[in-house]
Amino acid sequence: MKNSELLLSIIENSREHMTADMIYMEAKKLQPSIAVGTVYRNLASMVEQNLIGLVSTSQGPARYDKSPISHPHARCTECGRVFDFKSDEIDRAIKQALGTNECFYQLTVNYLCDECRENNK
Amino acid sequence: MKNSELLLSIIENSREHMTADMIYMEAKKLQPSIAVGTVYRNLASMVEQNLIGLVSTSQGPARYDKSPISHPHARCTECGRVFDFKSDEIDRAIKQALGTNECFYQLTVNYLCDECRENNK
DNA sequence: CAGAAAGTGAGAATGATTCTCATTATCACA
DNA sequence: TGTGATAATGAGAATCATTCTCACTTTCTG
Repeated sequence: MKNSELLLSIIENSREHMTADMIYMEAKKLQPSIAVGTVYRNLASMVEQNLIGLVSTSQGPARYDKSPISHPHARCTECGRVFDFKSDEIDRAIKQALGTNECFYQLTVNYLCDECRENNK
Repeated sequence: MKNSELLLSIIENSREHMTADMIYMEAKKLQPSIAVGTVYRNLASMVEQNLIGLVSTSQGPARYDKSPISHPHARCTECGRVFDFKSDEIDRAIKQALGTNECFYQLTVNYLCDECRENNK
């Protein structure tokens, strides 16, 4: 299996939005000789080719998304994890404001995830 | 003048969304002994206190905004500059989706600014 | 098969940001 | 006004994520 396929399959099978490092660690399990540089190189190219999405927030490293289509995300201010945040209204408003369906945007709202809210009690 | 005041005034008088480094360079003109660490420290504290806004994009360093209120931004894919992007619909949609007026979000759309579009011809 | 082109691993280099720590300024109040 | 407590600072080292370099494979193409 080629590195690019391995990396893509890791992202496509991921349930969370993984950082480059998380993807690297995962890839190493199946391909122990893989280098970080290769991970970043392939991730960049996959983002470029629109095979995956890039989610960057104001805190911490970038995250990679199995969906290449821009959509809102929510980031937990406590644990830093990033989740999908479904909102057709927002999506519609952005596309309308930009006057196109083919737009790239990064929308991340800050919140406290259920798990962290529980733990804080 | 205290460093914190100097930095705040630089941001409040800025027309563009400055990076920490731009702010540092500017501050040095009036306070040549100021250190980068001091700039970052004060910026972080001002963001914390909601005196200014933080705008981070998927490319390049963070930018600081004189307005602490979350609002959409547009980033030129060519020159990297960040501009305000006014859209009441988007703002309304986000607040509605989150069910609160007090929300922190980062929305950056990618586009090509007028100047760069001209230069590309 | 040969030679060109693309992909890779290793690790150095970079850029942005944070941290450490000794020093300095500011403050509260005796 | 002096004194100790607290906060802020400058300098530069340290960190973290990411990119770059380059010698070396691997893969394509004819």
